[in-house]
Amino acid sequence: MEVPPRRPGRPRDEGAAQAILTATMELMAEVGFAGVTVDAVAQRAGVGKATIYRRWQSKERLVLDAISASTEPAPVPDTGSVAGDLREIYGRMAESLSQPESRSLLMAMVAQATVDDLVRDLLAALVSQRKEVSQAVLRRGIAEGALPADADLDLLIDLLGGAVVYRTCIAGHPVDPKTVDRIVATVLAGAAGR
Amino acid sequence: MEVPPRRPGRPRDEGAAQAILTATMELMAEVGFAGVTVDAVAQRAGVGKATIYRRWQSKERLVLDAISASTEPAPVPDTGSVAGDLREIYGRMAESLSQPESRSLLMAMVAQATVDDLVRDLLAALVSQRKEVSQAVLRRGIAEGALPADADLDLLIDLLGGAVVYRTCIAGHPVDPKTVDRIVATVLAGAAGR
Amino acid sequence: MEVPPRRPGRPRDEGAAQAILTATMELMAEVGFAGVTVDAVAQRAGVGKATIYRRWQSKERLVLDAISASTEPAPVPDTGSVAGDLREIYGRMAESLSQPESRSLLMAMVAQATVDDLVRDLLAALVSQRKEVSQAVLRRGIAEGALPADADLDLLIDLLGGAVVYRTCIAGHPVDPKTVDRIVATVLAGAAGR
Amino acid sequence: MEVPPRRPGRPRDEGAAQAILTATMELMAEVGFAGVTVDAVAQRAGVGKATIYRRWQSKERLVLDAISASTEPAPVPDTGSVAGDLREIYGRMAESLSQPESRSLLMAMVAQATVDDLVRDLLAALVSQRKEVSQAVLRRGIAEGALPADADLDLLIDLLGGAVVYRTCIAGHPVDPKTVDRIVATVLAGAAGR
DNA sequence: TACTAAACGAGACGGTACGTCTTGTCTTGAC
DNA sequence: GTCAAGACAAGACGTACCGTCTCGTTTAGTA
Repeated sequence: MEVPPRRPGRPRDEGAAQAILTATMELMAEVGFAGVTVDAVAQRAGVGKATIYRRWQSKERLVLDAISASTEPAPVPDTGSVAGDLREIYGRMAESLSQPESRSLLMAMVAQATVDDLVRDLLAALVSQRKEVSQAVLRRGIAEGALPADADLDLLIDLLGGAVVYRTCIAGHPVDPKTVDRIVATVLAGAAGR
Repeated sequence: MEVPPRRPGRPRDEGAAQAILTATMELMAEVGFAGVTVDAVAQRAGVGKATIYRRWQSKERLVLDAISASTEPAPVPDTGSVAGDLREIYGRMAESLSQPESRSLLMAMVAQATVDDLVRDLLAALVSQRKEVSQAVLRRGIAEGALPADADLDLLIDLLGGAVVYRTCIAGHPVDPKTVDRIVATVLAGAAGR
Repeated sequence: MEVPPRRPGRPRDEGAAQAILTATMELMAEVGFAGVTVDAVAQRAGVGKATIYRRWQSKERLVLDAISASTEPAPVPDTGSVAGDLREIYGRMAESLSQPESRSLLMAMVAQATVDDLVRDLLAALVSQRKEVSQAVLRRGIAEGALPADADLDLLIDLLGGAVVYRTCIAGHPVDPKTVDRIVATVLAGAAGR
Repeated sequence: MEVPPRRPGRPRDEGAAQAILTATMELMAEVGFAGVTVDAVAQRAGVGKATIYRRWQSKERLVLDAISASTEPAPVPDTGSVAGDLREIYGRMAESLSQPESRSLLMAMVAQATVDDLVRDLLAALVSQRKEVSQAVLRRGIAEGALPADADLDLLIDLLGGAVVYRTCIAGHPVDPKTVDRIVATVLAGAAGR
């Protein structure tokens, strides 16, 4: 029998939280990650600063929360083949990272994750969704005989995601569909051939 | 006939530049990337702020310069086999990224690179050194017949580096020598099998 | 046929009003006039802020009300002589103002009175009590022939009260009984000799 | 040989201090004592907030300093008689206190003086100027035989100043020249008659 | 030996954002 | 309709940092 933990006093306005997150994302798009200001967020959301700080410890937390709140989960693909499904998943990932804003957001989060454990958890949660989808696809591949039964799924996923991230964000080259093809093909070959 | 571009006036104190870079790296280790303050750097280096800004346009540039100045080039390995050489290169990389500070630095640079082109160039330069070494190793592998002649070396390098970075920084798992083994083996198998 | 003006709803808790006034005076003594906070008063009185604002328009009004509520009227002296009675009245006044808190309160009220007419009225009410007592004493002096019939009583009272206030609060010197003596003697001489 | 204790670093801009004080007084006149804002002062003075806080500990100190800086010393009167001189001095004082702003300022200072010793000192300094002038006048009166040699000058001054302050600020009545006449006459009579 | 020009340590400057605090109002469910 | 609790909009507070600017001093090369 779940007891609703009703606290006394006026309850927090959920609309305010939503307005704050929306205003944050808008500002992020307009002036960039570093240009976001708590005062500006408050003004645009029509909210006092205290209302923001009552919910988030700092500007960073707010921004990160806004990001995760505005990230919708990726769909599970079904193209009929393991390679096709993976191309779908990581092609979408590459496309997303081709936008400077998405790239900037991901990288800022990764940077902050090295310092802030909560950010790390948030990042892990964001990533794990893709991971699970990929795992499902790869397991299907094992079931279909396209991959050996003892394939190290986590390793394959890190190779796929890593190649896209590394090429896009660190090497600084775009990842077009053709490149995704080659990445997927090479990784699947590596999984099979070992 | 090289004309020494000797300007009039007191020459810049090279010791100051060194002290500034050292102080910057020390502070970076102590308080992290975002916690570094120009005033603190100046004080620790026993230097006026103007002396810093005379040499670097901004705090970011200073920090990046300090990083690149304190990064020594990796040696070219020669273990007798392609797999062994790659294990050497990327084992070293994994080891470096296992330290939170190195991880934090790399990620902060990547984050900034999405905004600042010069940072992107610096990052590319830091990365390209490992890339060249890896290319040399892989070409040797082609020559020895361990790899097909038409192997896409850049792709293989992105797979190797990406797997290490992704697992360490994004997935948040450590990469031990055994994992490096598996990464290298899978990538080489993928290169051979396609 | 008195109709009891019983309003609907829960009646106001008179204990709350008293608790608020008490808490206000306590805080005033602890952190001074400017340091008093509505939230602190509410917390100490165990009362919601709305309960305060339902009774007083603003923090200032509350504080002033608390002051006037805690000020008991001075007794009318009767020592047998005009000078003795005046020494009694203004000796008491000097004693009160020798306490920093009383001084602070009076001065804060005076300062606020220049801005807020209601404060001015309250202050006037507080002062007028002493004024009336003094007038009675001085009139008795006229009746006894100790003072000329055309003495300007208001002027004499302002001289007496002013000397005490000025010396205590502005000049910053204490006013001991001996000084009160001299003040009273000089003013009475002035009244007689003119 | 006085050695100027020149500190290293850029010296403080005296013009800035002056601009800050001027802006403070202007704002005080426009929006009143409580309405003065540090940001507004900074903006009007064309100055950063840090420049203000480098010189004054708090808003209160700034305001008080601005007041004392904008208070010019009163001239020494010479009308030929003690009574005339005193009428001059305290008529001027009454005139000043007839302005609500001056009254408010003085009272605010007095209120703060009960808490802050530095304000007390400042207030004492402001008051002592008039005191010295009054003393000179009264001593001249003794020399001329208009006052007894053993007159308590400090007491007389407190009576004079006190009457003006009390009537103006506490009783809340204006003090016109005629009233000043009566105050002076009564005090002088008191001094003579005792 | 002077003079000139630039770099130096120190620190003040204008500006801007931060996170905290307070005020007076509003909104819950309980009484 | 009041109560305690506490969220709300507004906005001032005092701090921190950035990148620039002045000081008076120091260090070189030039006259």
